[in-house]
Amino acid sequence: MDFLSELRSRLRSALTLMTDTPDAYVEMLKPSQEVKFGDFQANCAMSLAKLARRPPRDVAAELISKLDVADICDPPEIAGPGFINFRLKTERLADETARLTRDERLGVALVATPRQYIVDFSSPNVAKPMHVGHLRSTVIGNALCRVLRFLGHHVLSDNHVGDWGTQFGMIIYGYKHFRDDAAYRNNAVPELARLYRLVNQLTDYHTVVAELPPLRAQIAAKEAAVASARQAADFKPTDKDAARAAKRAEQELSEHIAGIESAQTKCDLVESNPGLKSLADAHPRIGELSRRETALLHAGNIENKRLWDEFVPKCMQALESMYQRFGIVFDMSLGESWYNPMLPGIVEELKQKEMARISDGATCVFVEGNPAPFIVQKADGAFTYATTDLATIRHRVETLHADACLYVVDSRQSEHFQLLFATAKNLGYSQTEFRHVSFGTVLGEDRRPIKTRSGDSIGLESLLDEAIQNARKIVDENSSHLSDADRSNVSVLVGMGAIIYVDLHHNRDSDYVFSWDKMLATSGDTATYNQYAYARVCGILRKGGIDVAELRRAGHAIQLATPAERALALQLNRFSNAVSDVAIDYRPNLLTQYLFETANCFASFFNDCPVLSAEPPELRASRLLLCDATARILKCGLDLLGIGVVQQM
RNA sequence: GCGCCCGUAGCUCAGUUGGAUAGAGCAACGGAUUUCUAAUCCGUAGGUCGAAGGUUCGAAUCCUUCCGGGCGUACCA
Repeated sequence: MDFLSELRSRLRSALTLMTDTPDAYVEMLKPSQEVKFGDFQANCAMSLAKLARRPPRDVAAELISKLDVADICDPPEIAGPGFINFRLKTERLADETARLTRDERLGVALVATPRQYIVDFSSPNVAKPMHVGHLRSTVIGNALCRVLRFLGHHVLSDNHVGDWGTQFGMIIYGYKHFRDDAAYRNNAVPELARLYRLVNQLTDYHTVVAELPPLRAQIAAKEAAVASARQAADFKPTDKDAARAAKRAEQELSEHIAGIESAQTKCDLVESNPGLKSLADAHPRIGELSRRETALLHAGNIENKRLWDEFVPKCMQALESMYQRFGIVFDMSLGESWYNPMLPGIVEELKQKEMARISDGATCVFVEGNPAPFIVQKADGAFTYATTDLATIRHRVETLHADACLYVVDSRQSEHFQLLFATAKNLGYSQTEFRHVSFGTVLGEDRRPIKTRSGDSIGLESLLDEAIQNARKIVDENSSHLSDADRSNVSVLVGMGAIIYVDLHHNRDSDYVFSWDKMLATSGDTATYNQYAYARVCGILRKGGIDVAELRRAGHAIQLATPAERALALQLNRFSNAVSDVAIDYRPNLLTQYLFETANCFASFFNDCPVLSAEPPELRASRLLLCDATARILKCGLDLLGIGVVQQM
């Protein structure tokens, strides 16, 4: 039994006798924050009292008198201004725990009405190596898919690969002019990535060279603006607007200077390298020409389409090997290119329905309450990701029959999704839940988006390798009892687990500061801590030579005489709440938090309660069952997050 | 200018539709096991929840203003 749901349902029965709107009050029953307040607390008496203009403790007393929970709890207590505290009867908790230890699903019920979810995540661009920025989407999306599936929903994971955008023209241009045939034959993807970076750099160079003189010319004007604004502010120190204007002017100036510096850096990088400089000089129109390659590709140019057909499978294969390391298998990888044939129809329909109009040459949808345009066709006729995303929605709703579409994408794109969803609704897709599951940026220790010393983003591949390598050092220090092969295996799971867990344990909305120390930490709130707890349970079962199938079948009772045992049992019974909480607002960190608390309860139990040497045999059996259930919940919960476990470490 | 987000312990972060004395981890300090994995456990210390008002039985949470920071803002995705 799920105690929380059961208590809430009992509370609802009592509340219907006192109010017409019990639902809001039912939600106010939740797990207690502190042990001394019991196991659960209801905070609704105060709110009810306000409406009824009665003393809250009286209302609490009346509520208790109407509440039938005697079979589950000790008599509820009124505390403070009118809290109602519930403490489960220990025998009842023990009975339910015994049931849990035999339950294949560990108390997690299947949802009554499964929905069809489409989860769009990871979505890298092909031929650009994956970097830390792709980590969050990949890891969060995977965890959500697993949790939703476990709850009984139908889930289709979709990798909406960027295989059709502007970067492809750059690659084609690079391939045509700069390719190293030997390198390409030897390993195509790194060579394509090199070509992309090269073309990008040369394009930037020409842009920047053109921009620098006017930017420089503006400095004097900006400085003058600062001086006069500052003077005005100093002249009238009480005028806040003047002070603000001065500050804004200063800010503008410093941003301007920073812009020039960064442009200068890009410039210097090319000019200090004679090889690059001569390439740049030889390709003055590289930006324009690589855009043309993109346009040719989209227009069906045979040569470019042939190159595309050649490049994409190679790139997809490289991505695939990355996903294998995470244990991720996508149900679909329908890239942007897949929707290409649908794009003209989308724009046509928007025009017919008079939702789109031409503005500055571009075809735009304007959404009420938002001045920003949603550009579905550029002035040059090219479509944008807005168009592609609309086509994607059409496919997901009409063909895949989605009830809910989740987009696990960087929070910086929130405005895009706001416009996209509003447009989709106006197109008639109003029965589907569209949700931008946004997440914050991974920052470096300087609090800027993470970079290596050379200024590049850290590659995902090297991040994983380094984590595993570091895990190996720690494993070697701690686990001399393991064979070399086992140590390798443990290192992979510990290293990968560390990275995945660090990411998931943050609230997804927050930016977080990446640090190697945290990634590699093996104590405290980490994947390793959870994996270690799991391995310790396995150690007990192994040393005792326990046949767990037999143990579960035997029908032993659970005994909860000590605080550590009771706390652990209560925690195990909350697993189903933790899993379903993740699905409410798509927040995996609620599960990492639960698992850490569970592992922590187990560690205390492990310290206080001997298992194998426990007497009498009934107590030993009870503790063994608690161990077994703990292990299964840790394994299951970590698996839902995409993190593996080992029996020995 | 407009829009969105953020400001919680020395550091990194939780804090579920407003609830009891604001919680973890790391770092610091002090304890625990001749026992099933010490990658552990228990404890101490550390806070004006950016500031000021307001709403009410009750505010880190809701409202207003201000300060500080990030991001987005027309043809990149």
